[in-house]
Amino acid sequence: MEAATGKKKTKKRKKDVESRVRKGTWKAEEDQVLLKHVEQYGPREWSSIRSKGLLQRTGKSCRLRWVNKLQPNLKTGCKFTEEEERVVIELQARYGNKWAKIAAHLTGRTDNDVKNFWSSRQKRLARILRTTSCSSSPASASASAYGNLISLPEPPMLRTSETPVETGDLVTESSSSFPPKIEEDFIAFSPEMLAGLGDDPNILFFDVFGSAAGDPDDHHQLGEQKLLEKTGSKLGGGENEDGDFPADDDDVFDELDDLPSPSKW
DNA sequence: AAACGTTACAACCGCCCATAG
DNA sequence: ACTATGGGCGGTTGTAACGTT
Repeated sequence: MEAATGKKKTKKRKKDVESRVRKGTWKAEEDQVLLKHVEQYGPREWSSIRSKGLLQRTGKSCRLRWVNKLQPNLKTGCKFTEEEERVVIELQARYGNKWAKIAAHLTGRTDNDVKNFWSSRQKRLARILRTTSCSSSPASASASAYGNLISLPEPPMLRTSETPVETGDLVTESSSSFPPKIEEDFIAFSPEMLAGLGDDPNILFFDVFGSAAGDPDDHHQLGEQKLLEKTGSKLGGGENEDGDFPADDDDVFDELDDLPSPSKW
């Protein structure tokens, strides 16, 4: 299988070399050519850029470069704001991973931006939850209720337990239960778990982990504390598979303060 | 200062769909 | 009806920059 894939790739590379397709980072000169083309013909006929010999890039590559970097009014180098994060969370719950659709609701953001943002966010969440769940007992009492969570293959994928629906309706009320439903290959977190446990289904990273601006140490300390407070208190009250659960929240989370700190927030 | 880990972002890949011939 | 082609989209990978140890 691996060999076949390798062969395929080699073949493709050879073909690319033969047809002189350029890949990798775009040069300023290439950008200029692309901009000029768009100026003349508009953002279309991407493949003609190559057929005319203007660039040795595929039409797809040209389009992507334009959409993600060169088109006007892009918020490049700008972190997602609280409001933008709120919108992404809301729309992701509504549409699922329809990044282009979600991006359409955000001015100056591309589908790639949204996708990357979401992905980073998920990774951060996964890390936090791994860190907290992998700690030693008695804190592991909480992890025991999440046996599936800590044994998941890396990297675990996180999703809210609501199945994304394509209806125009907003998810206004969560029907998820506790403990969170663990599905085959991803961890399912109800919005309440990640959020304020019922208070606000659209909880933000900013809410839980602090704003992107300011001291990263504070984000971490505050973030971890907040997450533990929010998910932890509920965890303590939850029941594991054996119907066996810690009696006292405080006992369960006594040692959480000793947890190693993620290096960055 | 160096090694290592993490994050954000750019770009590519593969699949799918629409459309023209 | 079929095929080729272009374009859109989501998933994945590579890497530069930055932070931590």
